[in-house]
Amino acid sequence: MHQLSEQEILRRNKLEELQKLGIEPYPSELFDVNFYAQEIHDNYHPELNNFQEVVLAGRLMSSRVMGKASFAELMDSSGRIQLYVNRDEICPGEDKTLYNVVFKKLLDLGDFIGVKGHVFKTQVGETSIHVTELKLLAKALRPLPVVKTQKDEATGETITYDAFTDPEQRYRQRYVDLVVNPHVRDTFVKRSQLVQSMRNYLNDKGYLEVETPILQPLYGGAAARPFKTHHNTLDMDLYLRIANELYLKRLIVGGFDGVYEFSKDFRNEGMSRFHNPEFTQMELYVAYKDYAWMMDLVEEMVERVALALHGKTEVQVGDNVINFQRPWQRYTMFEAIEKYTGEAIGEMDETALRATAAKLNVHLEPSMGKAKIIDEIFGEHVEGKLIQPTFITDYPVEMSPLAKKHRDRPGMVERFEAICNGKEICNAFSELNDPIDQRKRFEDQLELGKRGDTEAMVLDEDFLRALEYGMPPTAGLGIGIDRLSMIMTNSHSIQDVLFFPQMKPENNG
RNA sequence: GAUUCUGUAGCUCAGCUGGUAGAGCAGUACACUUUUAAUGUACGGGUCCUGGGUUCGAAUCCCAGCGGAAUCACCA
Repeated sequence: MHQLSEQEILRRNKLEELQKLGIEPYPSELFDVNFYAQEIHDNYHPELNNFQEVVLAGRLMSSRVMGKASFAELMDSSGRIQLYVNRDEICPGEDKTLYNVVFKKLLDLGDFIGVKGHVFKTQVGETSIHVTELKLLAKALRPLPVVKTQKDEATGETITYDAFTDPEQRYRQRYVDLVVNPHVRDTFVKRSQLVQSMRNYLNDKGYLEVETPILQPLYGGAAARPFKTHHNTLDMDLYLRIANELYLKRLIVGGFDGVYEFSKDFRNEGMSRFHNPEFTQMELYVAYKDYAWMMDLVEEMVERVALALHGKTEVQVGDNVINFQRPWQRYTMFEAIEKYTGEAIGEMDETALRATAAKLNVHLEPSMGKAKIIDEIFGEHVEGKLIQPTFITDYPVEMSPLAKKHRDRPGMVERFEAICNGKEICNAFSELNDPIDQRKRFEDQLELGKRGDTEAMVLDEDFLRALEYGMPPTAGLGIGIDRLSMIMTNSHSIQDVLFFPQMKPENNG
């Protein structure tokens, strides 16, 4: 255990003092709350004389003792409310221990307490709880960071003092971050609402939420390096999934018309403010549809998410206001590249593409095929400039081994990505359901692998077997929940939308 | 992996060209029955990230390491 600080020792001593007074610092019995701070703030009116018997519980976040009466702040899951604690009211008899010793001396900021009382407004108009009973519910042995706020009378803005800001501590001790930084809590509530709003949308359409394996004997469905693990009893290597695509398509083969899954996927690659080794996607597959239909769905679903979270389609992200109102801009990949670089690359062969890339200062590796070069040009010169939600359609076949060939553009597939704030937020195709073509595409991937592409896909015989039994024409979608959450909550880093982002161990020498 | 910044009290931070470790909040004690960054007085609290080196003397300078952030690389 770590060396205890002065304040931690004091709190442990107080714990013993409480026990000596016969007060259990961690009582077992339930404490029935009947109201939350926020609903009192929203609905209390002195003239109605409502909220005259309230029971609340939460953390003690501040206290101002003024002799025989005190003000304190209680924070529950909905917010904060002021408490008024009067010695002679919580200690009606001769024994003033509960006020003089327990409340004034032995309670600390951060302790969980329960209170009963009635609501009133103080002379300065602050809605408060006049406490008649007070009970310790759980003692906190470590001091929380002390964050104070003050309302600026002139502007009405809240000024925060000594905010808990050290990113390392905030990520390592997210529980502390959540307690003292209300905006952090709000971000995660919004993330949850985002997922809920998508789920509601998909359920309303009658699609089935499913679960598919995270531990897979072969990884597939995306171009990425996997995490590898081992099952002892079977004595076999397994991979943590990098995508769910191939399993969800097996379910379409099995006869479901629409299946979706919110899934943690794992990619053993670099970390950045847009990348965490484990991240969340929602994948959706709908039978008898195509990618054009899926574009409409994405627009509608994401517009609905924005409305659910913000009540409007405009969302402030950094310096930009992003408007998710339908319809979104649509470009083919070649159109977009031409628009932003002036280069018409549609008819170029690999040699010409390499020359163009060089002209545009795009760095290439010898292992890159034609499709990868196009992708590099797009990534370097176009993607970052697409701030408003934009669909990019019709990708080269080589970089989309699971997408169906374009119905009338040779060499292309029916695929789109939605780009927003300069980053991809989703990827979708008319799914390849021709088993012979799919086998050939896998074989082409194996070739890329031999050229040194560590992210080339592996051939999945069982998946091909499923396709050979017949998969209906299907539209598929993968949408990055972390990326979308970042945009919807105006978060600069993926770490701000993950409760517990990946970190190196604290004590490593 | 590269570059830059960064690590000092529970929290937020200051600490100059090297000379006994500082502030505010938090804490402790006392006072105070409508305060709200409550107030007043007094007091306590440190492995200055770790390990070397230079020096009479290192939080400070040098080297190495560890953690974190940003940008880049990588990553559809």
